[in-house]
Amino acid sequence: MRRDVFQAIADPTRREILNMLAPRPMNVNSVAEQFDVSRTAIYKHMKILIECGLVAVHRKGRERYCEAKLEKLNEVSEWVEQYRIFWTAKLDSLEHYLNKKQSKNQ
Amino acid sequence: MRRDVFQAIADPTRREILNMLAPRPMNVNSVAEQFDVSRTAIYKHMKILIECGLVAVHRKGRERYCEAKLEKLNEVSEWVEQYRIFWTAKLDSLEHYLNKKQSKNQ
DNA sequence: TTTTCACGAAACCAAAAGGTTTCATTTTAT
DNA sequence: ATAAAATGAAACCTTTTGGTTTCGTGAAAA
Repeated sequence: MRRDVFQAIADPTRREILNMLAPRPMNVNSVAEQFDVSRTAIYKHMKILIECGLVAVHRKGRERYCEAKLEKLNEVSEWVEQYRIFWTAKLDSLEHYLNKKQSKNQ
Repeated sequence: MRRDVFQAIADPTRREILNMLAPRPMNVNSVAEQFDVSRTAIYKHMKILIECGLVAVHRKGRERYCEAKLEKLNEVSEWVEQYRIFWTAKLDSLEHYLNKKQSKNQ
């Protein structure tokens, strides 16, 4: 079972759950109420988020509060940013080309 | 068929393909040679990358050169960065707490 | 002390994902 | 003109995903 952050955020429902949990922790039922699918389905999504470290749970009586651990997204951020040099390099050379073209036309 | 960038980068093979294509375009066969799975399997991965705009193809004779369109990753970058404020805020308040604790102990 | 609430887990299902082998097609080489 | 290379596409298979309904359990409220 692959349980990495990339796979976790691939599902739009899970991204929405993260978005809901970003400002404050919520229990599973409160989260599930915001969706059309069953509580069990949301619980399964939550399980995946927990397993990859994007959500942490602390019980409080009979409730379980789910808290987003957004710093885990840093892994994704770092992966993306390593490629920024490639695409900005391309944009830079395009800009260079356009500048040259413009000065020729003057 | 969901064909968004998030789903595309969820698969480790596709991330590796992107990594191979980052420095320079390659044709499908050359990419496939680097993997243990069949050429057809790689072609399918490539198709997904193309469909979501992460790869562009230009034919040259009987070959098809695949070029990474890494600027498409900006979508992922923006999604992640919107949450950075949340996790840095938490780290900041932790730091604040530690500072206060330290000055108390002095 | 019974209900009720908030889960957790099991059994099951359909569709999608990821893979394979096989065959057709378009360009090059020979 | 043929053979070989580089794909694209089809048919098929197995596992994973995302969902469901049903049932069990521990804490809290009546």
